[in-house]
Amino acid sequence: MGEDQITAPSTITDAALRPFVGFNLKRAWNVIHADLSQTLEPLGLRMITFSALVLIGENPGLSQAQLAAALSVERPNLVAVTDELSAKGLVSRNRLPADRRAYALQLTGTGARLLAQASEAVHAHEARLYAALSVDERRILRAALTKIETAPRG
Amino acid sequence: MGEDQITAPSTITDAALRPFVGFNLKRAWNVIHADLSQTLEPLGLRMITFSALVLIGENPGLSQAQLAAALSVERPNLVAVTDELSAKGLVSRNRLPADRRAYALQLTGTGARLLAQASEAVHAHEARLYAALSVDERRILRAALTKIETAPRG
DNA sequence: TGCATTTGTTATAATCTATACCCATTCGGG
DNA sequence: CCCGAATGGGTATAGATTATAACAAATGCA
Repeated sequence: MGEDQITAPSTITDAALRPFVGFNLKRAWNVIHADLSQTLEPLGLRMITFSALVLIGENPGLSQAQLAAALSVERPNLVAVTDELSAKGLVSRNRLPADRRAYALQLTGTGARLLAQASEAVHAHEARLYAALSVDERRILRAALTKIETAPRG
Repeated sequence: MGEDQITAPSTITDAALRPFVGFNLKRAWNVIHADLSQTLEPLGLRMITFSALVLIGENPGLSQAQLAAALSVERPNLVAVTDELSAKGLVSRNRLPADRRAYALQLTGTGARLLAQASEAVHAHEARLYAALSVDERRILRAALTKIETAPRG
C-alpha cells in the first residue's frame, strides 16, 4: 500500500498534441523553414529577400509601402530588406517623378538572373520536400491552406 | 519613341508566390498563430506553455530534458517555460529520488483544471478556424502535414 | 493656404531561437 | 573503487524576427 515511487516515463508521447491541426502545421512549417533557408543560403538570400525579389519581378516599379503590404511586413522592417537587396545590386531604387516620396523598385539584370536561379532552387526544394504527396494531396493541401488563411478570425 | 514614364503599379499581385506550397503554409501559420495566441491570452498561456501543459498532463513525471525534446525546444529555452508554469502553480517540480539531477514535472490540481479549460478553448479555436474544411479535407491536410514533417531533408 | 495623410526611415522593444559554458550528479570502464 | 565522460538543469549571450512610436519630406484635399 506504499506510495508509488516517482520515476520519469521511459518514452514520451505526442498523442495529445497531434489531434490539433495547428500543432502539425507548425511542425511542418519548421521543416519547410529550415530546408528552405538552407536552400537559399548559398545564393545569399533569405526567405524574406527571396519573396521580395519575386514580388518586385512580378510588379516592377512598386513602392516599398506596396511591397511591405504584399509581404505582410511592417514598413520599418522592410527597410533592411531593400537596403540589403540594393547593396547587393539586385534591386534598383529610383524616386518616382510623380511622387518624390516613393521609390520605384525594379530588378537589375543581376537581380533577375539571381531570381531565376533561386526560383529553380526553390522549386527543387519543394519537389523534394513534397515528393511523398500525390497530385490530389497537393491540390487539397493548397486549397485547405488558403481556406485557413481566409478563415474568420476570433 | 520616348522612354516609358516610371509609375507605381496600381495593384500588386501575389501570383508568382502562390504556386509555392511553403508560401501558402506560412500565411496559414501566421493566421493560426495570431488566432491561437489570442485564444490563450485570457487564460494567461502562450503556445509554448499550453503545449508544455498538454505534454506534462500526458506524460506525468517526465523530466525537463524529455519535455524539451518533445517540444523541439533547446533546454535553455525551456527553463523560462517551466519557471513560468511553476510560478503560476500549474506544475510541480520534484527531484527524482532515483536521479537527483532531474525534475519530475507534474500538473497540480490548478494546472489540470486550467489545461482542461484551455484545451476546450483551443478546440473551439480550431473548430472556428477550420470550419470551411470538410472532413476529408481535414484528414488529407493532417496526412500531408505529417508527410512534410517526415520528408527527407536537403 | 493649411492640415491631415503617406513614404521612407530611425530608434527601440519584445519575442523566439540557438550556442557556449557552468555545476552537480550519474554512469561506465579499468 | 576511482576517474573521466556524459547527462540534467541552469546562466549568459547573441541573432533573427516582429511590432510600435516618432520624425522629416512630400503629397493631397478642403
